[in-house]
Amino acid sequence: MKTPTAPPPATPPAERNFFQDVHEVVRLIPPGRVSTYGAIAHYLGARQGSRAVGYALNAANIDAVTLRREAPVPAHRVINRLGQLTGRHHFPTPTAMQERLEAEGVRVEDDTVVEFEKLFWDPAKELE
DNA sequence: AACGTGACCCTAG
DNA sequence: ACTAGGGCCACGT
Repeated sequence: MKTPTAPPPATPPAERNFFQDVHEVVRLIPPGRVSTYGAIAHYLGARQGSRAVGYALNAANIDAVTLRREAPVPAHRVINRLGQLTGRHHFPTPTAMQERLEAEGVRVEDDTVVEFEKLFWDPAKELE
């Protein structure tokens, strides 16, 4: 008995797919509203995982294009906490994000959502 | 397997 | 008030 016992609790407590969960929440964002990476991350229980949210959205966009999913993720409604369209460069065209937002009635000036705080859609408060 | 990168956010000095 | 640094999550090489 060299090793008396070594039961490694190799059991991931929560194996929920993070980026898929992100897609779910982002899809719930109604048109004309915007949310933030931090809010979504916080709602998912990982307020420090904001970066992963952006990564998930990037994957979502690629998925939507590659797999042509029926329910594409409206990534254009997700911005940073400052209301800036930080991810505009990752869209097909640099202005696609702004165009889509304006098409929904969201005014964008200088790559920043106007009255972003009023249009802010917090899943933790809307969905609760 | 380890390092580095990225559509971020928060805390400290 | 501003600047600097660290931290967490996931993925690619």
